[in-house]
Amino acid sequence: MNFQNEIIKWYKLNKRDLPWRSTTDAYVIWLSEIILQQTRVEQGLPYFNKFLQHFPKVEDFANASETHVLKLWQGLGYYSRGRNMLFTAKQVMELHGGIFPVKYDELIKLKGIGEYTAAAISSFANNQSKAVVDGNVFRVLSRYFGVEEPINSTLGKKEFTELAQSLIEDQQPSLYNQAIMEFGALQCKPKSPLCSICPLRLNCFAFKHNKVDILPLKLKKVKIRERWFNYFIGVKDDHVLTKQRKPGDIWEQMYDFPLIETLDNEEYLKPDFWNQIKYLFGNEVNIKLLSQKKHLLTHQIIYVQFFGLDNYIVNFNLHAEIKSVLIEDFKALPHPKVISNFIETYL
DNA sequence: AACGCGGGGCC
DNA sequence: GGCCCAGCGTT
Repeated sequence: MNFQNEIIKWYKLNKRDLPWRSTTDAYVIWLSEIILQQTRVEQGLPYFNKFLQHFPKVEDFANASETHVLKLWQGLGYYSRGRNMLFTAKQVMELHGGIFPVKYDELIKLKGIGEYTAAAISSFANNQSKAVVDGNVFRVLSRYFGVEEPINSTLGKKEFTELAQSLIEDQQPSLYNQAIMEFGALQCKPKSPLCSICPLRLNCFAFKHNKVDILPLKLKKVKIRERWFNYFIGVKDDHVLTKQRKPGDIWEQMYDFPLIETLDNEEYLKPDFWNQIKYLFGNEVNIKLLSQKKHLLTHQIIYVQFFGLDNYIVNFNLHAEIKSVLIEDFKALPHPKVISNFIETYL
């Protein structure tokens, strides 16, 4: 039996029952695919259900506010996905009359839909013969066929894409694409793959050559940036000080507190730090350290300090980015995880 | 081609 | 602590 048939046979015996597999509605599949980008199924599943409940049709999504979308997305990360979905939902209403496209060439033009997602939607919703190439597929193909080109090199991406596309010819596209990804997720896992019970092990290059734990190859690692965030919590008459984060940095468009970012762990003890605080909150202001958190992200480590403000005055004309809003309204806004965690404990 | 973008789970 | 997860957009 060839590779594809083994994969499909394995899939029929071992597949999970996932909600987006029981539909060919391109909108629903799009919802699931965007949510699952760089996201584990278990983490994305509750968000998928929540979004489908709030926005049953693409029209409902298109009519939502960005704040509402980001609020529903809160906690999932990579928030540009949510913003791009709103943009694309509007596009689908305007350019496609509310009918979500199912052809690869149309899908690839939409914001937030790249090669993987266009292949996924077009194959699942339309049985178009486009091979998905995601992290699972890279791993399975690299190990089974012994492809040793790095998966994140230009040549590697080309090789894997061509190999994947050659394998899907003459297959049922939807079934085969689902199967190879599920096989990668459950059987041919990154760590501790289940080789001893794998039906493909006898013809697997990596198993034969004892390279399971080094394949696939990947070039270098991301450099992690360290940052120091000092947040200031001003509460007065059921209102709290807040600001919206600007483009060009993490958590774009989401809401946090007035912030002084420092360049290291010591700087907040120095006079300049106090000058900034007095500039923002007046000369009579007092601060009290409320909590410290080390917030770990893939590309950044953020050391966060929360200071409570006392006896403060804000000149809202001078500091137009800072707003004072009802605490209950503030809680309804979208916040990054480190902020929503703080809110739960302190507000 | 390289980089920025979240949060969580696993080893 | 490092790696990976149904990747994509920007520069």
